Amino acid sequence: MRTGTKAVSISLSTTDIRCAECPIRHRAVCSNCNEEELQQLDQIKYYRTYAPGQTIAWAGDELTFVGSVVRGVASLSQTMEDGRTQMVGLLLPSDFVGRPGRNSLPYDVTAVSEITLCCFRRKPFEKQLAATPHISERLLEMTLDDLDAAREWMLILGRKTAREKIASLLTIIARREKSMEFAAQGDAVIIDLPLTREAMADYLGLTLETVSRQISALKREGLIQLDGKRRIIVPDMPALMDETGDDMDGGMIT
Amino acid sequence: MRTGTKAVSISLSTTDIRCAECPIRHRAVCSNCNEEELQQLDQIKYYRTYAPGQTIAWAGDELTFVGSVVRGVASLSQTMEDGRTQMVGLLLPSDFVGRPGRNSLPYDVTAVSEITLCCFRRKPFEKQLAATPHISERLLEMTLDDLDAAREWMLILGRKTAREKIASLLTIIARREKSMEFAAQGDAVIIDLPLTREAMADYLGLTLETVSRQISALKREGLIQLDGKRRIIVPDMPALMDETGDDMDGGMIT
DNA sequence: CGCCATGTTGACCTGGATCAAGTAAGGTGG
DNA sequence: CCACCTTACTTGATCCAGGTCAACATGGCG
Repeated sequence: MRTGTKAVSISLSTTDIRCAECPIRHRAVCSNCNEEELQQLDQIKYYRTYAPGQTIAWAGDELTFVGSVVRGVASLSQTMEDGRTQMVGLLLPSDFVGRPGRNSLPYDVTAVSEITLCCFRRKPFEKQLAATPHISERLLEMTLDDLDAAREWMLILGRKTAREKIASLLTIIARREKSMEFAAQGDAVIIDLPLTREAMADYLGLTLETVSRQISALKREGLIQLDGKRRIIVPDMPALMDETGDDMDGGMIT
Repeated sequence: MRTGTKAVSISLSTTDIRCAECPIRHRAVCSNCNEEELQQLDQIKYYRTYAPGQTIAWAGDELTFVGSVVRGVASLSQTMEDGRTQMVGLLLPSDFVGRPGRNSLPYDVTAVSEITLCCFRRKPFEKQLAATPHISERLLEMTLDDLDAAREWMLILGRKTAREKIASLLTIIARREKSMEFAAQGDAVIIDLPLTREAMADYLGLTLETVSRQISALKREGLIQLDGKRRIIVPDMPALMDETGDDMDGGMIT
């Protein structure tokens, strides 16, 4: 299954960005850091950019850095010998990549779109982590959020129908892209899907044909409109959310 | 769906256990603590015991404590309005319950067997957490492990066949129960299943009938033997692991 | 003993997988 | 500017793993 990605291993060292001007400054693992702590991180950070489809790290291989997604989308996925693959994480800007304390990951990390990471060599980062509660507290919080997201995803994988899965995915992407601004009900929401049909299938535990058919069905019923292949317009977000199978009330996060 | 559990709300204050004699002392969230730190925890800890089937916390309801499983098994699960439920966590001794920084959980916590928790009221625990890197480091490590486990589980839910799911579950339980002592190949492994067929189905995203049929099939083929309903004997663990669909090589954790 | 919870097994059905043709939109080179 | 690929996507026909519905077995336990 390790095929297809013939892209040359680009890793452009992007023009350095000063932390203060960083677009993910307020959400990433460094978001609680003060000026002094940021300067320390600044000294060990560097940027890497990957082309779409390029592999950032193979499962089990050594990963010498950890870091944050600055721009673009990446996926974490697991593949069985016979090629069945399941996406287990979708990394959007500000998400953290890598595991302090381990020098490898048990899943493949792949660039979905062109992506830029703010990287730290693992050892120096671990040292900084141990010395800076602002970082470790934030990392714990982010990891707990990832765990909650993984568990919501488990319900989708284990118990939802194909249609509910698609509606759930669109809802999740919309929520993350728009940071939950669709409180303005009645307004159409535009989702720029960062995923191919195949990637959506790997996310949802479906085949790409089923994804395509369900999207067609939602379109036929007027719940969504397509603008090109990848842009989806949701005229009535609550109506789409009704199709996810979730109850809209319980589980208030306080 | 919130039916069935008519058990009276038992919460026996167990005879206090001194931390030094605690059976989960070396694996729980407190495992890195020194004597002094343990004494501080000792002052805010208390024990609670729940009967099998009893609900420890409902999704979305306030949960005033966090804690460790000392003895017994509990589950985390999510239920849809129409009753479909998916287990999203299985808590065995030493596992941590609850989420610092939030006063509710987005899933139900239910005692599977009789279970004893070592509880801390949330606020004092958070204070201790902030003051004690030994605790927060361990909690981060445990949360990262939970996240890896959740992601392995996602592959099971999304891509594995019913037979592979059952084999995976048995392998996971065996691994956790026996703490990986089955290196002694050729020896039979005895698994005392803490789960009913229905709970196994909720774990694996199957129906209980399918679970029952697959277990019968594995028995018929000699891969497992049953001793009563809940005790499973695996004469040849590697043979069972072959049925999980996992490759036995890659993903070495280093 | 009879009850109720748990588990097994059978017969049938169906949602989504599989297999197989298409279509549509870039991209490239002549 | 067009002919030709290639990659992404759509749609149809058929199949089958696992769900559903239903009957029955087993085994604690009052």
